[in-house]
Amino acid sequence: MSARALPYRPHNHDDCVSQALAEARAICQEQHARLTPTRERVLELIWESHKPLGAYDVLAKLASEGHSAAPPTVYRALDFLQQYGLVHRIASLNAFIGCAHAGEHHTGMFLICRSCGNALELTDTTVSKAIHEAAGAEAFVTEAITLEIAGLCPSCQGEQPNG
Amino acid sequence: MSARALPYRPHNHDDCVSQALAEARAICQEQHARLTPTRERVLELIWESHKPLGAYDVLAKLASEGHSAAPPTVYRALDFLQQYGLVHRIASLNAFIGCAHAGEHHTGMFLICRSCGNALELTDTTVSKAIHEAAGAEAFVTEAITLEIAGLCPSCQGEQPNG
DNA sequence: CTGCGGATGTTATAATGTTACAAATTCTGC
DNA sequence: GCAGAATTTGTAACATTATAACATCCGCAG
Repeated sequence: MSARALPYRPHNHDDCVSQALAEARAICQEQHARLTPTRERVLELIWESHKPLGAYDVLAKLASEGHSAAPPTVYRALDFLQQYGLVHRIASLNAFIGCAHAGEHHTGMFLICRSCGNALELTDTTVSKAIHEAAGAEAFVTEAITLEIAGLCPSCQGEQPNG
Repeated sequence: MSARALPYRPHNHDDCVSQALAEARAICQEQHARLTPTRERVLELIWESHKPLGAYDVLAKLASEGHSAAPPTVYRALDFLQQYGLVHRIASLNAFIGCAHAGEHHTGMFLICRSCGNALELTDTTVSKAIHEAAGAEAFVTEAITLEIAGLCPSCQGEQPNG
């Protein structure tokens, strides 16, 4: 890999957002799921950056734009978006991030920079195959994989190696 | 693998506990860390089974045996135990489990049964190597890996495949 | 004995997530 | 279009998980 992945370099992030929204609309239409205004707005807020966003951060943003919302509003929207593979929950951060591979059947693997907070979603068949095999060797039936790597992204290395 | 792993079959669990405690004492002595009565008791409670235990479950058990404890007591003990590699936190469950490979430098990979709740800790070099390589390909410096597999353990397959 | 540092106790509070039920909206069959 | 069903949203209260801040205790070196 010669160029750094998107989150780690300057880019026109509006393109990320509009593409994600377009895909979301297509997926929901195809699946006969209703991407209501609230759900779409939550997805858009999640996509505001490549940093995972907490549910209460989403809530605050909604509130700040006049949308009288309570926690269930946000959690319901997030549940919906997760169900259709449009966002992922990052368990180690209690936060949510837009899915970079919506529609594709995949196992997300996240590289999360502890310095800048950006997260990159990868799909790596070698990794997922190794995981399935290790689980299979114990006769374990895999249903869901949580794989989150914390560390330093290329942009943050050498800057503040600690804290 | 012909025999099922320990958590998935009947065994004398007292042996698990006493071995874990013995290892903990050895590790703490070697590292000049103080395995105080509270810390040791928390470790013992965590090891009461192979199911991850919530901090407030530990708290309740402590309280039920007369130990007047508040959340910080438990969280401090858990922080200590994590620091010395004696317990792991399962992010996807907000719970803690005794480390099956204390002392060894390792990356925990957990097979968590959604039916019986038991968790098996594995170390698999193929998996961890694949993960490090995938992260390295993005020039990402790996510091910590969260890898938690949810599914059905051998004992629970065929019994209640759903819910 | 005295002071220092780690460990613990205690109270309060923050952050995250859920339950339960009412109201509004959208869909469906007619 | 309309009645009824189903889905979505609003709202209030609450449950769970985790931390902050500060006082106290305890073991030990000097």
